[in-house]
Amino acid sequence: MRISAQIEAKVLEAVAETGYRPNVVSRSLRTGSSHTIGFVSDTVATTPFAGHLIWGALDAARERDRLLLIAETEGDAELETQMIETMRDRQVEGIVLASMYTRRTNVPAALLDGPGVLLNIVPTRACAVPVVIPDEAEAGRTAARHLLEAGYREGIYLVGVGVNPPKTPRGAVAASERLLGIIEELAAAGVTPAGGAYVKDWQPKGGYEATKELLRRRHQPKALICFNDRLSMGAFQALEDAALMVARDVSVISFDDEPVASWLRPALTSIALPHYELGRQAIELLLAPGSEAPGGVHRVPMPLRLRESVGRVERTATG
Amino acid sequence: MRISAQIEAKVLEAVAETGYRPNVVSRSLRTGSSHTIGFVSDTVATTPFAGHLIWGALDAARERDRLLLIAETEGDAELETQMIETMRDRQVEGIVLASMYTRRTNVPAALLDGPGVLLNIVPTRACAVPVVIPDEAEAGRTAARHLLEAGYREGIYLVGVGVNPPKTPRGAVAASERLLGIIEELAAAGVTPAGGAYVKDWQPKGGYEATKELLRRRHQPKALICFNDRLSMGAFQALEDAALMVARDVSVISFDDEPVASWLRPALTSIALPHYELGRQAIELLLAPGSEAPGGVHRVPMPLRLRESVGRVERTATG
DNA sequence: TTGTAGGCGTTATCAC
DNA sequence: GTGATAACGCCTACAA
Repeated sequence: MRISAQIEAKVLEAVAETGYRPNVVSRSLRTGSSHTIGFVSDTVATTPFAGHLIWGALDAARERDRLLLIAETEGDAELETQMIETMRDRQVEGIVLASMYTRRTNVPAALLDGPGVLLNIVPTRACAVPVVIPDEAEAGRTAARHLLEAGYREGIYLVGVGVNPPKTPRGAVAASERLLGIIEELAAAGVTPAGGAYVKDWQPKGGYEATKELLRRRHQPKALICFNDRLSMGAFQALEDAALMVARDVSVISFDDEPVASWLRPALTSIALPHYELGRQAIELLLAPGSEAPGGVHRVPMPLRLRESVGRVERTATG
Repeated sequence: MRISAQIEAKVLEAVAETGYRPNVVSRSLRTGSSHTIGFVSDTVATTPFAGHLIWGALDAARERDRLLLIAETEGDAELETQMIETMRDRQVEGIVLASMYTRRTNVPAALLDGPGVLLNIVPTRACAVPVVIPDEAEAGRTAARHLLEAGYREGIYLVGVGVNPPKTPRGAVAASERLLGIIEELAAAGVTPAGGAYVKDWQPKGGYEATKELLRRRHQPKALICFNDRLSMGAFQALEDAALMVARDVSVISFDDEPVASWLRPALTSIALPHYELGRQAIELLLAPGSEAPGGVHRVPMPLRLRESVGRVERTATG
């Protein structure tokens, strides 16, 4: 206290009476910081639940008394640079550059001009900006482990990526890392996937067709690892067409945990993309005092959402 | 041009060399406007495609060279007021107060302190703030008309709301207005809905159970008007259980046009929530010079997305 | 047409 | 400890 209690009370009263509120803009001018963080992303809109990225960021920002300035570039690199600069002009404390699904990209030079964090983006060239991404490889291991624990050792098919040779949609970090984790964990148990169907566009239609094709061949699959929930939805439809019951006849495990996962019947076991947590961490990292390892990669765990689409394997002659 | 071309060139050169960028904060302090708009909403996150609201707002803002400051309140009224004030402290040009689904609510007093627009919110008491909402009643009429044109006159059931007596989830503007439109349009053709099943929570589970119940009774439905796509998904599941084919045996028409609508088989005909357009209009209204009718309600049309879930009615003895 | 000074509302510094 | 004063960077009005 630098002033007397009397004066303080009087001031406070005056504040209340006048409805005085400090002008944040002028404060920003003076101090050089606007208590604002820029959030620049490619697409909020196209990916429904990626909004949770923003949600997490918003919460973390509010806890630290910050507001978020947001912009969307729809992948336009020039616009991206422009937005970053526009925000820096406004004295933001830092910028979160986010992608709605994990991608490998060049980091725009503008981001390096001040504090920044990469969210869901893996830089093609090493750079000093911290990176926050989901731990996809571990998620792959989780999926494989869950199947192994349920007793599956054969008839495990992958829907979304090819296995021999490995083939994944390019640029999609999730695909290759999930695959890696799956293969690794299965191999540790002496198991090899029975096959995999590369799907270009991970929508239900692709999952439907891939699964249909799988069923057309003699070897009936025992378990499907679908690389996202939309593929799973298509797989469910194909299984239904073939009068096969999910969990009883064919188990399905999936990734992302979009809302549709819980809408399917039986409800789909899925390994969740931790959008909220990713958003949080990006902000926390940006505002961290020491900023620890500047170029560090922060992997956020992907939790298993256990539902009913994986059944225990029945003991068979081959088992 | 108030200066000579020579000088201008020199200045521009200096700008380029120095990398000079005007300080927007100081400009804001001087001019009193920050070229920023506040976007305060209840939940970006829970409602997947509501992110399109932000998308539209973002696009409209960028076209006018504005940035968006966003905040989320999760329905906390106190936080809402606080956020609005925080944003006004930052000299925003105006505030869009948005809800992720159309709701009837009290307008916080803080919104009235400066320019504001209500997005997806219907004020309980009349107030001078412009309102942007989807035209739900007309959407209801569209749904009914589509069914009538396909030849349906009987066996039309509503899933989501009750009919005799009308019963809708409270606070949900969409439910009551859609119902109104449906009844109106059917009545104009001398048709009455055969029944309606009130569902409290408009998720697939509710749609599934309601449809199951419907099928248990003798009178087979010919057409279902599901009040959102999630209910429709549940209805599809119940129909499938009963070995009824959508479009051939029972037609389904729906509202919202979430992504899942196009994932279903057959793809679901749905009347779309114009999120993007709603977001756009809110910003445009806020920045409109004349601001025309201040307290006006702007209804944005909901377009019919024609897919395959409505079949033409077969001529029957009763037809 | 060009130059200059004053002020937007803070905060920070520096004498007292 | 306290109170006056300069400065943040820009815009604008007014004088030259």
